[in-house]
Amino acid sequence: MVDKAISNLFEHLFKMDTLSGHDTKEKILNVAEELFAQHGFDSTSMREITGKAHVSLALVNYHFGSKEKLLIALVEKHFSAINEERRRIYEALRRDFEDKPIPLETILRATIKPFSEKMHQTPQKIMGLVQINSHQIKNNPSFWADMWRKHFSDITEWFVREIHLTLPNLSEDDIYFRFHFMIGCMLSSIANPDRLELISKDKIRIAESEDRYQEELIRFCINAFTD
Amino acid sequence: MVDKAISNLFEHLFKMDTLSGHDTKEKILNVAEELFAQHGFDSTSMREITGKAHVSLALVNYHFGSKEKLLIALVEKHFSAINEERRRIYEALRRDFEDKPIPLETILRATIKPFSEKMHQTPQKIMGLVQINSHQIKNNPSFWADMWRKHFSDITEWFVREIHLTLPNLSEDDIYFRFHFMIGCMLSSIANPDRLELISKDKIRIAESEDRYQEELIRFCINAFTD
DNA sequence: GTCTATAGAACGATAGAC
DNA sequence: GTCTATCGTTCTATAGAC
Repeated sequence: MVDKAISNLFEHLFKMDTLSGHDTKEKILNVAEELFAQHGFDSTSMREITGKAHVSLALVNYHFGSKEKLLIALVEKHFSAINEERRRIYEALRRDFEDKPIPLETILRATIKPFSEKMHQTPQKIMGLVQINSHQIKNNPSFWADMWRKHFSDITEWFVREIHLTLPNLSEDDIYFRFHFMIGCMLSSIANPDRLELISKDKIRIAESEDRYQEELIRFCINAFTD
Repeated sequence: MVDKAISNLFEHLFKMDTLSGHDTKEKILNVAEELFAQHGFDSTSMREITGKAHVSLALVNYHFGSKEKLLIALVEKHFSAINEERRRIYEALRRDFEDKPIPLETILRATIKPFSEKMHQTPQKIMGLVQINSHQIKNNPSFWADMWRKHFSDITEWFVREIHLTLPNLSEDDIYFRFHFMIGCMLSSIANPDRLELISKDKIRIAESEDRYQEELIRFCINAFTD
């Protein structure tokens, strides 16, 4: 027990003392995010990351253990941030609406906005991180299942419960299917926004329509839930 | 001219004579498709491909020129097959409906089915091929634009024109946005069907709901186009 | 057309000095 | 915590025999 306390104390002092170390870790994380999103996981070498971050090659392994664990740290960082904001909004909504159903649009907005806004903050295509091609992660069949359970179970439960309250005519299965397609829609919108410019023959420019893009996505999903 | 004729003749005899060669090319294509889809482009080595195809490493370069060109050949093969079927259906529909608008559901079914059925034929997740991480392809900014213009321009034009006829209240931009999100939906549904099992906590099993999966996707899109 | 053998480059990881 | 140097591996691509 005393050992534990002393160890904690040292850990604390240690952390206080090495904000510069923290900066390096953060810098690697930021550069890796940009490069992974741009080129994908496998096409991004640790030499690229550390080169662009102006730190030595060895520091990825020192701070994260491996290239793969760096990726996982990165993905989880974003999942946490997005879902924490959702939880915050969800709780406020339930409080505000007491026992009444929350309007569909409000539910969808609360779910989509924390995601697509976070994505605009980090202008890189974050989905390069989620559509991962790493062998080891793919060969661990429970990786995504574990990730899902850790970060998204409660979000899903809230969403399904609230949609059920708001749209009692939809069966449970209906809601599952539509939530699934809606997520696909969100992911793909963020991962490949350029396609809209191709489809519209450059009549719509993403850069000039950022707000509209989000609003159209929300409207698309509102419709999709409404028979 | 005579040269050309002779050359064509030789080419013909050559092809007749080397069905085994054709088999090898096809075999490489099939194995590559499976592995690219499973592990992604960068994580699949030519050694893996040629090993599993029981041919020598050098044959990929002989038949396709490079690993990258093999991928492009593969992607284009599928694009062609899917879109040829769409064109066939589209033409028949326009003929059948004379000058009348085609019902929304019929338009969407004609667009979605050739895609999602093709995907079930090749059980591999074909989207591993489309969400490509290759440096060279990504660094060629016009690669996807060229691909799009070559394979999807006419499909898009037909779709936009018909939707406009059927749903005259939608603006041109509205149609572009929704077609864009719909494609995202289709791609993501095929790329990550497992997510539905996670969402539903295994209450819905993909293997047992293949037809329903497609029908729910179509319904989702019908709704999405209907305000 | 198909093979073996290998060149040449890039990668992830780690040991060891500071 | 950060660095340099390097090990061992694996990759794509190609040369050359058959």
